[in-house]
Amino acid sequence: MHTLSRKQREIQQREQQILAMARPMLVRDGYAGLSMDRLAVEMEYAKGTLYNHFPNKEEIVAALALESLELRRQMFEQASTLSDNSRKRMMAIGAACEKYAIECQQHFAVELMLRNAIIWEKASEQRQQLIRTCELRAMGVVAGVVRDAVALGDLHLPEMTPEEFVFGFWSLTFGSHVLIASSPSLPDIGVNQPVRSIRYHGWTLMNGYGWQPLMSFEESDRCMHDLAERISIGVQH
Amino acid sequence: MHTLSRKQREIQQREQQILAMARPMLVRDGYAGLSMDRLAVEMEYAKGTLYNHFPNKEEIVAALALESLELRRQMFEQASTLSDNSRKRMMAIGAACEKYAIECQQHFAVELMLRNAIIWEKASEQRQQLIRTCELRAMGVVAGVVRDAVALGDLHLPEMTPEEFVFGFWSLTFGSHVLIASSPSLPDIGVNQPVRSIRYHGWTLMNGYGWQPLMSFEESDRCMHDLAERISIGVQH
Amino acid sequence: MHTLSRKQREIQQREQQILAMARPMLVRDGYAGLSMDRLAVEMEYAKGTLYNHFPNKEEIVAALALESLELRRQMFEQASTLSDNSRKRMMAIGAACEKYAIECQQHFAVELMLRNAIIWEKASEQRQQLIRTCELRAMGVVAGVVRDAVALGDLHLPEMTPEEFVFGFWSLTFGSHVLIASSPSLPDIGVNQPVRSIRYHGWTLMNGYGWQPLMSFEESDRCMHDLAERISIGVQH
Amino acid sequence: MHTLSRKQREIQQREQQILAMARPMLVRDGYAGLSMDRLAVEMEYAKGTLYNHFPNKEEIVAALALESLELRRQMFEQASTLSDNSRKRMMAIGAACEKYAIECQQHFAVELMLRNAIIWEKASEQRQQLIRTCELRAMGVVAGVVRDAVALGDLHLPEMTPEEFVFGFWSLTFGSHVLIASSPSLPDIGVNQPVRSIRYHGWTLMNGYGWQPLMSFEESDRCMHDLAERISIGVQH
DNA sequence: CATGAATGAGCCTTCATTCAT
DNA sequence: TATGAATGAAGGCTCATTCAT
Repeated sequence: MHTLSRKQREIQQREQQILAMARPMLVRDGYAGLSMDRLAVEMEYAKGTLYNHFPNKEEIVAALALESLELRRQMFEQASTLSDNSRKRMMAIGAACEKYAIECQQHFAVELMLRNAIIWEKASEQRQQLIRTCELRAMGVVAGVVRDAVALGDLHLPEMTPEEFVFGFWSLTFGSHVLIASSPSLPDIGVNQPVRSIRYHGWTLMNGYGWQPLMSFEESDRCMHDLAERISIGVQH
Repeated sequence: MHTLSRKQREIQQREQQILAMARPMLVRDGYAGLSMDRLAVEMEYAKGTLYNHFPNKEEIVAALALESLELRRQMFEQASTLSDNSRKRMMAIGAACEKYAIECQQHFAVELMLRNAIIWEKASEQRQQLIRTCELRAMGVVAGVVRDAVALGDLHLPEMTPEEFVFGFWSLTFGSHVLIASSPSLPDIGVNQPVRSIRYHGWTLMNGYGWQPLMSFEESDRCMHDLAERISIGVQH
Repeated sequence: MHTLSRKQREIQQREQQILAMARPMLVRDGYAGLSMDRLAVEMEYAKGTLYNHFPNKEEIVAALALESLELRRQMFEQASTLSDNSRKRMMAIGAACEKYAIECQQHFAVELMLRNAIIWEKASEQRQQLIRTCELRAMGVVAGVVRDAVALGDLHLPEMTPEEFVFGFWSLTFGSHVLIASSPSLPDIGVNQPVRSIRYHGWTLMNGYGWQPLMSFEESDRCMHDLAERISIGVQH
Repeated sequence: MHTLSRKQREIQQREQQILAMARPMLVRDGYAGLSMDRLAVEMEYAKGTLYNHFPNKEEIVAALALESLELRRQMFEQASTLSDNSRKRMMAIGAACEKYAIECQQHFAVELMLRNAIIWEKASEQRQQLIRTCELRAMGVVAGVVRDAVALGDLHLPEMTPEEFVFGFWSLTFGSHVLIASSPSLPDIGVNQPVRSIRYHGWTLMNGYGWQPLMSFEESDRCMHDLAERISIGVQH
């Protein structure tokens, strides 16, 4: 277990340092603003050393995105355990989405970056695999909640896979947060309370599917607020 | 009407050529991949000539995005006239979204790019204004349909502005299409028919709001299919 | 005399307009900052039109410099008439130098620009000739004062031409004003009153040559002050 | 002493090469004529390599100017030690000015360039400081000679700081050499022996201040000639 | 394994000048 | 004669990547 350890650990540690240094640069200045030169200077390591750890810049971005996805997955997993009421478990995941997009903006932004084909394609096959696995697991958590709801009789799934069912909620929250983050002027357009209105749409959608137990929006809203407070933002090591 | 015409027209035409040449480069290779150098070479014009038409690269991107937004707005406007049934009018707009995201992928991608702060900020104030106006008008079309539905008694709007109501559907379709475009592996994840499932979610959401007239999903689906066929992809001049 | 006149006059007038517009650009932004493009835009004339008047950019700069030299020559001429005392006539020219360098900074700066070989060489032979003539006449005015002083017995010229004699005073004032204009920090270096100290050096130099009538520095200083007030800054047409 | 040596030395050496290559380009073609592209080509190094040594073009110019100033300072220092007669020490510095302006024309030209605000402002704070210090030291050497003369009773300083006193001689020699360098046609104007005449003016000015020991111009001229021969043009390392 | 100097293609942009209309 | 679109070389500068040490 701990063979080769010191060296190994040092390497892992350095990789963590690199990523920790790179993240704010990436978030603050965008993909083009992350420069290997500056990264090396700030790290007080040589540029060549960076390249010993990551074969190219995209790999660093992908590694950061993986960290972010991992964080989100953790939050999903935690959220899914906060209640034994299937509808509230789903709501908790919605709350996790909100919390992630708002309080972990940086992570959300980096995740979004990965959705750029060029970065994705230049990332190593191995890292791609890790990312895919992580996404699969995150989806698995949510789909699991849906499956449980069906099994418990709280939800009657129409002709859809649980994943397709999840996809709707995912689109709704994901889409809304992208729009919020990139449209500084939503209020000018008449969308005064975007987050709250998405909560309302999500509530309506659940009602539309007859997800039990039904509850008033006020109760649902309060409940999401409480759930959000109980979700902790995981730590990266 | 036709004063200053020949020269003027030639210039306009060349600008169209530039944009037409730039769009695939932008879409294929991303913002960083659109290079003024290469654009000039492929156009077989001098670099300076490009700069006589557009003061900088961002202006080109913004011009493309405006074209795309304009196209979408046209599709929305057309869609909103395809029925006198308020729910079907909303469905038609949903169908326009689908059609736009799928058949005008390039336009969708360019629109997305504009959501990058840096590009937006370097675009000319004038172009920014045009873009804002265009977005406002598009939102206006959809919000108008909602208002009509309310006025007709087909829809009872909860404590939301019509725009906030629209925002939910916008997030759902926008989010889903971003995810579809950037997740090549949705089926691997269990999302086999993403577009159809979003239709289903939209239908459920409308039902959740009790938007009249209710209809079966099969009918709704068929209807959207027909509406989509009647929406034409506008022409740029 | 006034044949061809209207057209001719219009042309002359336009040239004046061009120069008037170009001067502040040249002074504010330096030689590289004078751009034919911007000049044309601000003139509301086409670039080609500029080139009908001036075959190249250097020619414009040379024309401006000629105007400046011309202005200085006028000031010298006026200064040389303000007294019948030969020493005071020379002092008046010194006062003109001061006034020119300080109150006509722009002109002084443009003159200086012409001392750049590249600009000089690209100017037309004809303009070069005009400039040379203008400088010759300016020198002639000052050398004339010296000759008069010698003729009157106020000054005994050592083994030097009058022009060489003038060259000393020219170097002193010219040098000091270049240094003043380009060393923002003379006071930091201990040179607190550069202008006054050059007056003192000039006064000492005249004394060194025994230029009659001798006078105290205080008187000389006061006298230069008065003379400066009587020199008017000529008008360009 | 010799730690880090080989690499370090190679780098220093290359910087010297760059500067050595840049100087003639700068002198021949002016500031705008020094092109990083051409410099790289002539150096047979990549453009990026230049930028590894100097962060921008202005830094190169400033570095060259610093070299030049340093050279002049050395010459001043050496000159100030060539006699124990205070007046001859000042003359020696005058001779150094002459020698510098004539035999080190390139250096003189580069120094002049630094007097352009734009270059100065883009130079690094550090280089600016070095330049300021160098100028201060040069001024200090000359002002020191003046102070010694006063202390020895050879010179009675009027109501001026030693630096203001120096400023007069500085203006005289500096101005004359700028004029000589930029007026190819002084003889046409009647200034046949500009250098000799400035010597005469300097001699007269010293006499005007009663700087002891007085001497004939012939002796002074011969003396300056001898002093000039004893000033060596320093070496840059 | 770490280093960091060297690379060089590429970036966006400017601008004096030309010339067909 | 006036126009201004087109030119295209040149500009300064960046940066991911390599490789000799």
